[in-house]
Amino acid sequence: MQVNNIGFLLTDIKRLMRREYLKSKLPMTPMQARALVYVSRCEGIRQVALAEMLEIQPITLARLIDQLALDNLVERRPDPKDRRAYGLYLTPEAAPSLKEIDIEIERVRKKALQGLTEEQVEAAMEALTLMHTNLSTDSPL
Amino acid sequence: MQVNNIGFLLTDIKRLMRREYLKSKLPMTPMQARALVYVSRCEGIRQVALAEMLEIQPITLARLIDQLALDNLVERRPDPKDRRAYGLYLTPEAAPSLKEIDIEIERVRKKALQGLTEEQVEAAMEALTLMHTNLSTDSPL
DNA sequence: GTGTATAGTAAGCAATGTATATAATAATCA
DNA sequence: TGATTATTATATACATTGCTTACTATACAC
Repeated sequence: MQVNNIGFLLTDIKRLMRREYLKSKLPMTPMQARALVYVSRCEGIRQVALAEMLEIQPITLARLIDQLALDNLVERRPDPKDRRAYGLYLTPEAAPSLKEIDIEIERVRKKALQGLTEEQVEAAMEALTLMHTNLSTDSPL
Repeated sequence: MQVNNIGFLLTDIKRLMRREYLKSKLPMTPMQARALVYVSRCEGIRQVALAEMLEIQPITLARLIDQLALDNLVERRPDPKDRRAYGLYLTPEAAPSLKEIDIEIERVRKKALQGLTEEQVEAAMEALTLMHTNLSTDSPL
């Protein structure tokens, strides 16, 4: 029941990073920005696949894509081989937004990691990646 | 613009830990549980002070306390020296809940940290604590 | 062909957080 | 003292992220 709990710490950092991001006044929310980044890395991906990558429900992703489509940053193109499915593609307008997001992510990252050595960052990433894996698997415990 | 971003990773882990916690079917939400734990560690604390510890707005905390008070786990006692303020205290009924929360936190922690060495956990805690400090201070950058 | 699985969406809701405003009280200072 | 300012808690209204459940349309498998 210590207050210096790793879950509490993670929760706080996540909130603080979001707060920091919001100072940027970028028009897209953090998760929208993230979805946009992922689309740019996997153009043509289907919504189910992207939802799985982000580990959120398809409907949750659908809403993010709705917004990005409304803002004319992402386009749903019908899949020629499966009439149920869409491929997600960037619009030409997406490029500047992606650049701004990139800069903003880097700014927040720098602020968060100020004063940490490269080794410390590496160690943290390694530990966090393991935690992610542990929590993703549906083992008991 | 890498997808293996520390912010993304933190976001995911936090979501996965929440999901894991929710499997417990404990009647209080994660933040309610956390607030209860903090009250147990600082009985008599005022709401502003607790909100500051949790780094959330006073109104956000007020709602958490409302719920805990409704569930008869926390009591607002008028501060004898300041008629605007309340001290937060556990009710007698809180003890069993705290025990359950403790067990649940430990379960999630174990699942998340499975396979990590003590050194890895230490390193992660150290890095995360530094990040927390960096993000809490209102420096520019 | 019939039954089952999959892709996407709709509706409705919950948790967490915010900004802004207000009431009551306390503290400061002229 | 009395006026101004600050602090404590709360009300209202809202946004974001996430969920469950249910539905339509299409694909696949037997």
